[in-house]
Amino acid sequence: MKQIAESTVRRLSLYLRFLEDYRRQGLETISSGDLASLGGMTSAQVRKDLSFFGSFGTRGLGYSVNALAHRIREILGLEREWQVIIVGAGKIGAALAQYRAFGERGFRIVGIYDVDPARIGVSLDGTIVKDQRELDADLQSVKPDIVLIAVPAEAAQPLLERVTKAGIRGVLNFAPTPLHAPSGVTLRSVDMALELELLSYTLTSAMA
Amino acid sequence: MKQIAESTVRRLSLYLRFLEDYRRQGLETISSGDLASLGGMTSAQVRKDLSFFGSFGTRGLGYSVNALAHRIREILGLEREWQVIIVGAGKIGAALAQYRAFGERGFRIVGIYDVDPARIGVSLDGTIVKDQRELDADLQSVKPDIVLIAVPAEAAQPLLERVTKAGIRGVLNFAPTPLHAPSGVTLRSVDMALELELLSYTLTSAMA
DNA sequence: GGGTGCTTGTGAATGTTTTCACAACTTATT
DNA sequence: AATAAGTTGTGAAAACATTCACAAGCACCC
Ligand SMILES: NC(=O)c1ccc[n+]([C@@H]2O[C@H](COP(=O)([O-])OP(=O)(O)OC[C@H]3O[C@@H](n4cnc5c(N)ncnc54)[C@H](O)[C@@H]3O)[C@@H](O)[C@H]2O)c1
Ligand SMILES: NC(=O)c1ccc[n+]([C@@H]2O[C@H](COP(=O)([O-])OP(=O)(O)OC[C@H]3O[C@@H](n4cnc5c(N)ncnc54)[C@H](O)[C@@H]3O)[C@@H](O)[C@H]2O)c1
Repeated sequence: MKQIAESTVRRLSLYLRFLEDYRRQGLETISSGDLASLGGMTSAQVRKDLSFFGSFGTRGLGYSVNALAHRIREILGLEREWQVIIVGAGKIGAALAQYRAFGERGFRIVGIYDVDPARIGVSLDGTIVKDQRELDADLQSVKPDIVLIAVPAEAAQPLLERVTKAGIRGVLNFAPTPLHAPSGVTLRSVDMALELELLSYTLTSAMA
Repeated sequence: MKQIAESTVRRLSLYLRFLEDYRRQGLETISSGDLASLGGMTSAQVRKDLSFFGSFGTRGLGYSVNALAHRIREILGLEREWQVIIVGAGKIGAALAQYRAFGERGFRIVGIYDVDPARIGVSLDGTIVKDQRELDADLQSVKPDIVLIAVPAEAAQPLLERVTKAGIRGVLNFAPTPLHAPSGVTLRSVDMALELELLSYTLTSAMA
């Protein structure tokens, strides 16, 4: 299939949330216009996004909330459970370990690791922080799908290499440094300092 | 001036980091090719990005590390200090309050607020969590530039309205819900659950 | 069963971003 | 002073993403 734009997939995730809201309210159908106004985009955008994957709607009526939600979950790979480990049990690692939204979406935290003896053994929402020396063995036995990198910037690239060598194919990085992943590995980064800089840019040029 | 693409500004932030690394290493010039290989983009991309703002390089030689860094800081609005407050002193709010990278870039955390009596009074890296009832008065007196929203999703939109009414023009939201800001307000969102879903999508389609 | 009103799905048009490719210029060398 | 080697800055081309606009299809009503 033709390559789908990241922006499209990002919107798909949003549509799914809106669909779940609609379901919670007991509504059975939704139109592209409804989805659009919830997300601040146009209805043509919504229909075009969905059209890349097939035609799920009924002309004159809209989309079945349940059917569309199910189809989007399928597209995003959310029908299964993903096993996730976190490396770095510091401030952000601990927050992530206790973040409920992950579990609700099928991302199950199955381990968290640190080097600092003071952090090892601590319980975060039921998960005990393990020594990072156990990481390699656990990568072999548990075979997690995704690693969250929550270590200091200078430790991030070596860690990335370590986990990809062990067969990890999905990584979400929180260290504020661009990482280089081998091909076949999907790497995404969340960089909060950079987001603030973007805000700074917009505020600055809006003034001028 | 013509509207600059967000992707360009995002890369500018990265270039600035690379320049600071170069400076730390004592290097005085850098070429578009050097910047490109550090960031995993092409040298044409680097030059095009910079060309939107002027011509800063020397043909045959490259860019002066100091001069370019200074110019990018100017463009991004990082020559000044930004006053930042955090609302929500929970797990993510606390992590953000203690995040060093913000201060290093001139984003000064000048207040953090919560509703929960158990959180109020707690010290986070020297900043005491205040009662959110003090928020409106502080918005008037302190006049912060940027608000970080770190409250539960259902409290986010009301909070956004509250702070924008008080004159806040820049907001970085961590709640996993699309917010609607009045015009003139710059709103950005960091949505970690959504990032994981994007990873899920890529891993899923890579398999198929 | 035909008419009415509404909404989808999608080519075509438009707008945006990236890549290409090379003239123009700088420095170093002979 | 002329040549060589290297790098920028930038129009033009290509690739990509969004918006437009409307025929096609369905539900509902009379
Ligand atoms: N605090 C935040 O809000 C925040 C936000 C965004 C990004 N980040 C980034 O996340 C990373 C962690 O930040 P933090 O604020 O949690 O810092 P932190 O110092 O609280 O946590 C880092 C943890 O990583 C551990 N660690 C170091 N090297 C390790 C290794 N090789 N293996 C396993 N564990 C290791 C340390 O022992 C420490 O517990 C940094 O890269 C930071 O820039 C932090
Ligand atoms: N934990 C994470 O790693 C994480 C990651 C990304 C996003 N988020 C999002 O950030 C938000 C907070 O998450 P958290 O995990 O820190 O939850 P949390 O429950 O630990 O913290 C939320 C805090 O907000 C406070 N609060 C609630 N309403 C408020 C109001 N009106 N004014 C001021 N304070 C108020 C609560 O008392 C609580 O202390 C949520 O929207 C969550 O989805 C969390």
